Amino acid sequence: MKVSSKGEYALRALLVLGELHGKVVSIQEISDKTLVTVSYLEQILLKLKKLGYLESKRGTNGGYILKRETRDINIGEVIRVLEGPLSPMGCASITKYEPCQLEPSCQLKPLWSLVRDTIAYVLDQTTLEDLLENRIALNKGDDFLAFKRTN
Amino acid sequence: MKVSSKGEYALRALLVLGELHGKVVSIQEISDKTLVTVSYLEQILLKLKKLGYLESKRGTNGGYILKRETRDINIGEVIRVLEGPLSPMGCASITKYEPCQLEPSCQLKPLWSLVRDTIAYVLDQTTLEDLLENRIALNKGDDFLAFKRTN
DNA sequence: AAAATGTTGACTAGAATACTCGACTTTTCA
DNA sequence: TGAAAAGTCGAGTATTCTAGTCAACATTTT
Repeated sequence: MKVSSKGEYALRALLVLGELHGKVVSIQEISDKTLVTVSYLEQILLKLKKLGYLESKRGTNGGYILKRETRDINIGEVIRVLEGPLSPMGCASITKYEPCQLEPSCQLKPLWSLVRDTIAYVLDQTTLEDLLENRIALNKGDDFLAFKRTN
Repeated sequence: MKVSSKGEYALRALLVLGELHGKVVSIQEISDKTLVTVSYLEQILLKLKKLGYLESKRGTNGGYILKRETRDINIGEVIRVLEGPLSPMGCASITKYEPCQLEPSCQLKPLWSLVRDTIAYVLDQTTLEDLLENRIALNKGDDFLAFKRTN
């Protein structure tokens, strides 16, 4: 059930850019703060730009700048565009459903659907702003407190 | 955030064996019902046997038989042994924690921890019996009622 | 003895992951 | 005006993971 490095790194980069919202930040600086190599970040940042999250400026003192408001950047969406559906199985995916022969009577699909829903519930309710302010979904609803970690 | 075929197939096989609890079922029959090839099932069933979920009988009319009670087979546990931690990131894993340089001030870890907890919450509370009896919260409630188990 | 099973270990093709690299374009500024 | 500092783009690559296959063997039943 892993999330790939691309998704993780994209979020790291967005956090850096969100923290410096309004400023142009070079790939090098993002690299320093995220511990991701410059050449790998090139790929990821370019993709985020094409997806409309970032703007760029070339030349000396160039770099990337966050285009959207931090509260309008949805984490579930970022993960989906960078690494596909949140669902653990194609049969339970809403964004990219894949049929399965066993489906009519499958006893697993309800489970995968529930897992998908829980993951989507968490990630789709979380924004970049939430992460920046260390406000994760825990406080978003009382019925969610059941998940609170006891550490 | 995918689950691998091994985990899925293992659960399919366990469902077949759970449905016929007490009977010896050949790999061939399990293959027919799960749509998984015999040779791949060999691997998976053997592993499940070594993990204590199954017993086997060789020779004519041989096959596999469920060793534990269906209510004592925990789905989260099955997934973990067959494909590793539930956590989307090593930093948030409880069963296989991996350190990360960013950790002291990482703004993502709380999110990954929450995701881990929600997945674990669902899977660790579900047993093979639950799956066999279709006792999984189906309705995607407007809120998070989906988590409230009705039994 | 023959047939029907499970057991074991090795092997493999293909896909995905996690990058790297080089050549190019644009912008700034001395 | 030219050199340097950026982003852009396309291709390449090493490694790991996935999803199996396969052949030879061991055991049990009939």
